[in-house]
Amino acid sequence: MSPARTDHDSRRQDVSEAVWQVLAEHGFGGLTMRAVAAALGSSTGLVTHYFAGKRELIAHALDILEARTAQRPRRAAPAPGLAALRTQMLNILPLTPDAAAMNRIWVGSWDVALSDTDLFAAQSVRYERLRAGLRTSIEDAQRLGELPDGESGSLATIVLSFTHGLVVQALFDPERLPAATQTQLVDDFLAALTR
Amino acid sequence: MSPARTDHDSRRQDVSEAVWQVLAEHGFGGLTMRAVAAALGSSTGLVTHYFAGKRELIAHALDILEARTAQRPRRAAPAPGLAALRTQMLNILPLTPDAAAMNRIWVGSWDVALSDTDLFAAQSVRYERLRAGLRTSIEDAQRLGELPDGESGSLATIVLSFTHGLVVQALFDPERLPAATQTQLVDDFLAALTR
DNA sequence: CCGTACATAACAAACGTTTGGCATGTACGC
DNA sequence: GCGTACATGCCAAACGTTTGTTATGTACGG
Repeated sequence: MSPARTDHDSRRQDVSEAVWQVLAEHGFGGLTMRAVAAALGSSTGLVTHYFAGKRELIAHALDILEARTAQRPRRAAPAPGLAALRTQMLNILPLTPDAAAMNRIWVGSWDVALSDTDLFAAQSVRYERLRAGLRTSIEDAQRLGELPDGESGSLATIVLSFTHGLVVQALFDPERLPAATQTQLVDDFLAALTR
Repeated sequence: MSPARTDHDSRRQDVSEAVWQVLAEHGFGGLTMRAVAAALGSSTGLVTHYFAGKRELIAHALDILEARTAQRPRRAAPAPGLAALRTQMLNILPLTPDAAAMNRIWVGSWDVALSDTDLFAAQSVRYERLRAGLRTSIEDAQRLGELPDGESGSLATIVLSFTHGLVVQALFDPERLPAATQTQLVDDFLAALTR
């Protein structure tokens, strides 16, 4: 039980970073052990030392994805309810280059997730969690009279649908949908819901 | 230029079918020459005989995607305006197994499209076309007083965002979002827009 | 014959994974 | 305090497999 001479978690984080870098540049189709090792400037042995195999590597990549989504430099919710919901939506959208990279990876993960049972289940759970977060704000807003009553679950699905769909469009047409335009569309969308 | 003993175009179509089958089952990450040959029950030699390489194969796969999207069994628009818009949205959603397979492939293509300049451009154009179609119905609806006035382009983006986001959620949680529920969500969404 | 249609099979490259080994640290009986 | 024991970090190399591609061979209609 001797402690490591190097910080295991820290090194593992470095590998994560390399994985992130490869994904941002070449997508899941270009994610290979060797590419990660090259991005890290190390051998493939190092990579397998921290992640048993490619499967674990991919799973971990999706974990990072979720963690970064949750821990991103987000604007604080100015107030509970509708304002918080708006903030949550803006926190998902590719409004900055970093956020764009993250979303690019997220969208790319769908191909592999749809073909792998385990990843598929994990992805479903992630969506569930996302929806639950939105739902809380929606119910707050309904209680405050900012949103009309109605099944909050359905509304959460609608809001998440709109947001994710906007993510995809923004990724494929960044010039037509810069940050300001995305924000405007969110406000238009929310205005339609409140009417 | 002697006529073949077998119909060239017909055989090529068979290969296309095999490509489709592989994509539906294993996604773009699982699209290989050998997988296509296996699905076709032939050798890889046959595949390369009709498609020079993997690149051509992928490009052709996206062509099929677009062709099938255009020629899919769609409901006729019951009336111009809002009803037509609703129909267009329903025609995109994975309401049937075939439509689900198509959307699954489409979503899967985004990973490769985001990493390839040519495919990226092609995808952008496709979105533009989709939006233009929605926009026509939206402007009709506005003229008929079924939708409030406003920039039809923005509205088209919002509608397409919602629709595509719903596609993704439905693919990852088909039990929670069966055809009837998807339709209901579309109606809820449209009701919010008309209010 | 000749060109098309395809199978067979080889090929190098790239892949994920495993292994052997060397270094370097801690742990502990002495 | 010191030497043995053992765990960890990591590399280099090799493994067997799968990949895309290409070469060669056979069958056959025109």
